[in-house]
Amino acid sequence: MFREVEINKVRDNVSMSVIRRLPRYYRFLGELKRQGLTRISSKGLAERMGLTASQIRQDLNCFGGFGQQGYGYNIELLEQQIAEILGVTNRFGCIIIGAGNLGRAISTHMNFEDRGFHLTAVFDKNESLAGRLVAGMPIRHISGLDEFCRREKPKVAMLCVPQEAAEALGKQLVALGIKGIWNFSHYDFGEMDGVAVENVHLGDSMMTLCYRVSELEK
Amino acid sequence: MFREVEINKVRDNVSMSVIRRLPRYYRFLGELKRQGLTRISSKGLAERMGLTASQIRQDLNCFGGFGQQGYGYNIELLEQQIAEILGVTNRFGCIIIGAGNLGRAISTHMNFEDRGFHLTAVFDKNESLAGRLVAGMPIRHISGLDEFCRREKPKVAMLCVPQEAAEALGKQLVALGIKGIWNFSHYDFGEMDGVAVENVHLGDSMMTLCYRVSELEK
DNA sequence: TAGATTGTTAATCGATTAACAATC
DNA sequence: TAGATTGTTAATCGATTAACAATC
Repeated sequence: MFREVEINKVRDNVSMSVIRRLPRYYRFLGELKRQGLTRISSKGLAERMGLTASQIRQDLNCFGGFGQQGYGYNIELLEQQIAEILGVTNRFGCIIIGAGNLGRAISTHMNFEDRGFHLTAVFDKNESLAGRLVAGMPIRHISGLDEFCRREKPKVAMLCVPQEAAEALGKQLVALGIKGIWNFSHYDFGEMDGVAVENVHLGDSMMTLCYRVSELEK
Repeated sequence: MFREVEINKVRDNVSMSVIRRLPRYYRFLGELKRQGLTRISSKGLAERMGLTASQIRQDLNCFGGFGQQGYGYNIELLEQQIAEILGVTNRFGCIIIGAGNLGRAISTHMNFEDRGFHLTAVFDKNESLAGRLVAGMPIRHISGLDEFCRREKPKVAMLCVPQEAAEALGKQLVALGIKGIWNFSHYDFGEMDGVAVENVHLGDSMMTLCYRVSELEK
């Protein structure tokens, strides 16, 4: 019990840089497992991932000592531990707002269940889409958002709407008790207490690529 | 002419952290312009963006002195300068590989022309999709990739394919002279000389959100 | 001119890497 | 036991912030 407290105390100060590397570790461990391997050293993992062994050991030790001196890490065990840390078995209820191309792509293309979520509804403001099936569920009109959230209490909303709609929707969703926003709109939410916002700014990523390609041309 | 050389020398060591902030500056400047403003101080911009004024001045000075003491920055001018730095007027020829949900969403949803690119073809390995229209152009079968690239010499490829297909396609594309890859697959490309890879790992982003929401629940 | 605000240097902070004793 | 490799502390490196002289 004391150990539990200790681990959580440590976890409080885990930096975003570390957290953002966790899913990548998880992916590589899954790959190693599929290759039939059972153990890996920080050195071996570092080589495959293009990191330093030091960094891997530092990162993992933010959450606990998962390795064994002289042996390394058990791949399956470490994978499970990272799954546990990430919380991928949570099945957080989530809704998608915006059933345009992007919203539909996300709804059907992403594997929600494997990544901690469970999609419960898709909303759009376009009346004429209402009822059409996406990811096996009928698109709902946005006017039903309040009622749905109060009843089903989804934890997370995925925002696939234009910039203009994002700010107001964000406010509405937070007021409805949403704890996480996966934001695909071009709008930047400021810091919000008690709400995690994860931005996917595809336009920014595209322009970064443009810059980097331009630089290569020089 | 000497100044030209100086600026480029400086630019060589611009860190990724700075580069990744440029599109965001660009976005905020566009917004300010739309609001009818003409000038902004680093302090004013910092407040709106949730950064420090210091950081903004440091960032911009990697590329040149765009401001004026006592005045601040001219919004329109600075926007133009960042557009120039990012190279958004390049219209780099680009192709999309993979016309599934995600590929189709990217093709139709992204504004290529405003962000330095010009979409010239969409490929898929699925024979039955061939000819179907996406973003106003017929989907081509992947077997025509080599011939197309040799003829049209696209600069960039956007990879919307499953993990299994990514590695081989990447090799093929680089051999065909591609200089940039916008990678939506779950595959991690290692460092490649002379090729810029920009990853959009949606699964990783989703799991990071899962972690952060889990933490809030505690 | 006086006030504002930059460009830039110096100080601080945080993240990464190196080193090594502990130990399997 | 000897070799391997961790967990962890210390050193280094890079990025952010603070400070301020220059100057519009």
